[in-house]
Amino acid sequence: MQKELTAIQKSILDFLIDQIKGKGIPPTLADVAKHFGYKNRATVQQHFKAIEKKGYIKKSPKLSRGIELTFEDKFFVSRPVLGEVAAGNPLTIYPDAVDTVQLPTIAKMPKDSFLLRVKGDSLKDAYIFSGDIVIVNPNLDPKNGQIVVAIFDDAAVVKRFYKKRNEIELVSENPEYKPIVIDKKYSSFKVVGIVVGIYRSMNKKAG
Amino acid sequence: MQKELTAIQKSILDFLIDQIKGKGIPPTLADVAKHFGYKNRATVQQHFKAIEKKGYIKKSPKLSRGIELTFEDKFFVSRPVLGEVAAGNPLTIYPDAVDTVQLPTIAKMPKDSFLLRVKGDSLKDAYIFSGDIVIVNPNLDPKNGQIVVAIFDDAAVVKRFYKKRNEIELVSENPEYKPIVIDKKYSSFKVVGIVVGIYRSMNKKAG
DNA sequence: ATAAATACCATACATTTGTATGGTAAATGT
DNA sequence: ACATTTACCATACAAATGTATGGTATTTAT
Repeated sequence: MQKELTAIQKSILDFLIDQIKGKGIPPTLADVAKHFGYKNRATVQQHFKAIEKKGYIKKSPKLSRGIELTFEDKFFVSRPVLGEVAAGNPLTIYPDAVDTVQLPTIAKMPKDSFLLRVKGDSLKDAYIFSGDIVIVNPNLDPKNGQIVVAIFDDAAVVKRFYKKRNEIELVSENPEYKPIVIDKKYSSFKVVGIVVGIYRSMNKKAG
Repeated sequence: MQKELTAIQKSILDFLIDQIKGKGIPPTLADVAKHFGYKNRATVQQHFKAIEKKGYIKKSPKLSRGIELTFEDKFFVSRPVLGEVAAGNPLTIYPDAVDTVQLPTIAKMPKDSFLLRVKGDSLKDAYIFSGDIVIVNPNLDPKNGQIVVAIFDDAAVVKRFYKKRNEIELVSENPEYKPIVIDKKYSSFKVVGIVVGIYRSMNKKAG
């Protein structure tokens, strides 16, 4: 369907994505020209035309910054989903798997919150299912019973958090999965954040 | 910290949020003026100045559409919940907004959609539970198997929709509730909209 | 009672912005 | 080999845009 972009067109599209996702507003022709060192807006103008022709963006004529990403709608829109996280067995977070958009690692993200897509069904009884998007706030201290995202050994899980004397227990609601017990001294373990909400799109399942 | 906005300033800020979150790009002065019926961009200009002074937005001088929201984490938008709707037995929709929720912006609520809070557990098997917020789009035609909000006799339900010869069947996933069968000629029945997504806050339950 | 803030209007102006047109050179396709 | 696409340049222009300034009337503080 969609033709391949040339390397330069790709880099311009990447810049567009970066600006729209990161800065919040699309750049002007002049912005792009400046960024790539073009002495002329017309150059950018023609690149836009080419990229639009290949179906990657949509321009609103005469409208300043009137650039929309067309492929974006297939995914979850305004914010990038950082990766997938297991509710059952641990699963590696792979940043680029979920969204075509850049690769923000957790470290790079804004302090506020980020999104992860849940895989696995160990939280079935907490009403969180595979495919759901969980909204994670990394700036809250976990309390017993809360659902948290935790990383250990470069894998991530979503489970209920219980702090005990010398250890931390991560419990699934699903009895098929046994609790994970972590000694407090175990250094490669870290609570990434607390799940503050979930979102589920109904688009795909219906039918 | 932040001074109170006047009613008009608030409505302008709401419009800004709506545009930025919904359309993706901030409006121009002219856009705002047009929307509010102002004959002049300068009016908007002064409102922006006032809103910025109170700390709710940040403007980039000389930059078209150079408006940033300074307050919230960008993941949530405040949206009114129009009422409660039964997933089990019918329940009245309240005319006024009963509540507001912080909706995650990934939900990308179309302008024409609205929110309802679900009561009852007849959709348990569709993973929709009492207390969940459903996002309803009234401008889509229901297809068989989709979850819809329907009104009949001034009450509303959330159920799966099946169209048959001369009747429409509204089915719960929960076998405790029997399907509702409506004759097509029955006039006081209407499909309000299609459930396009659900959102659930985890704040209350955790502890 | 007086000052300040609010909520509009109008006009004017320099920039910014998108667009159109024409040109050159290299790479690519057929 | 010839046409097309790609990748830049330059100039020109109308419309969009942000900003500045000045004015009027109402509401809200002090």
